[in-house]
Amino acid sequence: MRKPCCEKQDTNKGAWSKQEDQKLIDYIRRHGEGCWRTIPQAAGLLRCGKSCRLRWINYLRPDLKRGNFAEDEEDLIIKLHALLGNRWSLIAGRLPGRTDNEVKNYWNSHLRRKLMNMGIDPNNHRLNQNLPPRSQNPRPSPTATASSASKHDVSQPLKTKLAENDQVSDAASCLDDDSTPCLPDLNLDLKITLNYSSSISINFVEEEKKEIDQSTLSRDVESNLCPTLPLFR
DNA sequence: AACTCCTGCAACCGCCTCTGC
DNA sequence: CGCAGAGGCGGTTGCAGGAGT
Repeated sequence: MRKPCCEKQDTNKGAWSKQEDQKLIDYIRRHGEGCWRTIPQAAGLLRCGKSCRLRWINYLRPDLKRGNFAEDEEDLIIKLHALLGNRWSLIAGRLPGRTDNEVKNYWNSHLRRKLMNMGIDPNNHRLNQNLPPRSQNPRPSPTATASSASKHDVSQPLKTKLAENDQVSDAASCLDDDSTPCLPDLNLDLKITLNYSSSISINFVEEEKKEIDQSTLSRDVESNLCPTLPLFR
């Protein structure tokens, strides 16, 4: 029997101090990212391994690109969200230097609102005539995110677990509903080429497409997807 | 200046998937 | 094949700081 990931009573919680950051950075520089379970002890940190991993991935990694999202990145997130739903790690994986947490936060704090202001339902990327204007719907709290909304929205028919948690399926439903405008086909032979000085084009190479949950994505994409971006721009 | 409200972000929690045994 | 642990992920929370009154 293996030991649990961490002894919770012996670990620090909350914000990381500079000393803790430095210990983690030093350790990973020397030994690389390895077994997160053993890193805290080896690095002299009173932290859970998961916490170390999160801190490294979301904040300390040297290749992180911090600061505001460019318009190109916003576009890409919106496109990918229409395609993939709340699969933040997949979306972030196509935004060099961005983390899933960062993308998720940016979506919840900026992009959702932006889409709503444009009359687009951020959950399914459809034009939404019923959506109240932003002024009447002040803080779309993170708790009102797509998934939690779908969790509690009893007006929505109960779908499979996948469908409940997956905006792809939700977006996919746009074809079920002929009353709302649906958008033309998205070119899915996509591959990301990131040119920081100019623009981002999206591409999925074949290998990447496989990587993205082949069963659901390809099914959803081939059959149903209703991409947002042509509306957005 | 003081207070309240709002916003953004870092971090935690709990579940799911993967992997090794 | 089933079990258990580790890693990964998305949802959610808490707090600091800014904006508004």
